[in-house]
Amino acid sequence: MSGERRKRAPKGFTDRELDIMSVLWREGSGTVAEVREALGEDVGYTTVLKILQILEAKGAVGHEREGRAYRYLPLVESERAGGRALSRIVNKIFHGSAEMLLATLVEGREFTEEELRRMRAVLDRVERRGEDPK
Amino acid sequence: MSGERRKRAPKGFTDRELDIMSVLWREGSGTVAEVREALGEDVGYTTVLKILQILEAKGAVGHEREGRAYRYLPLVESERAGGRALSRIVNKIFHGSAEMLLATLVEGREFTEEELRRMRAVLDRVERRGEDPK
DNA sequence: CGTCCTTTACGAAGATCGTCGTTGACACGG
DNA sequence: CCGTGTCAACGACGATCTTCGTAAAGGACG
Repeated sequence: MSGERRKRAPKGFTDRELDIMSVLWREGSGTVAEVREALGEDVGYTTVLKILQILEAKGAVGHEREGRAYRYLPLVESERAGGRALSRIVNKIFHGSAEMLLATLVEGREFTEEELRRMRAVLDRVERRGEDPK
Repeated sequence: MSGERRKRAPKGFTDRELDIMSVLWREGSGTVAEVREALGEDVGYTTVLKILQILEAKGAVGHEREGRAYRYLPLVESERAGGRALSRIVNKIFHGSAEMLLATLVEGREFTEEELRRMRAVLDRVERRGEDPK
């Protein structure tokens, strides 16, 4: 068959990779120095660069030139990565029960009235979606 | 002080470890052969044994004799492991927003009326907990 | 008793991860 | 033109993960 490229990203992120993706998702983009800064500078410059290069090889980020430096941008959306991570957890740890996951999520955490209202709204939306549409 | 046991489990589980913990949580316990069976037997017997020994070294499982074999039992609860994994995800991917996590969780997934009712009940419980109690 | 079978124990091979040191490219200020 | 500082590229090292091969222990059974 054609020498097609390996299918991308069935894989999740490692700890460090996730740290860095988190910065890019939050800030929108970043140079190596900016990412390192956001990380608190407790990792070496070359380490951050290396992980960004690995992420680029995985197809998770891209880069464009900016002056002498590269500006890295996330290519996978956080919702997508989050969905995969959640699927994994709900299946492996909560045996497919979204309710158990939700119960554990809210355990030992404080919520404002507003947050609860919006979470309820999320459930309302999915309910409406499920009912006979139209 | 006393030869206290190593502080347990600041660390999460790797992929394979999670596969195996998942079996133990679901079944309650298992011998090496049982766990391997549940995994579909696509991994070697010694591999399963090895991972169980690693998990035991980490304090995540224990074992007791049963005939000639060992029966392994989970020592950490799935809720505990799940809570840690969820914290990580909500912080790193959803920037602390439980609502966004919930929205992603229910995205592209079907729910019965019953499941939705129970998820709402979870939110009701947390709300009542927050209000002036008694 | 001797041979299988099941099971645990040991340890090594190969892969991946996270860390960095070093190098070389390049631009800017004098 | 030279020195200095910023930056990407490369490769190495040690740790951990995952997978087994192999050995040893102990019971089952003819």
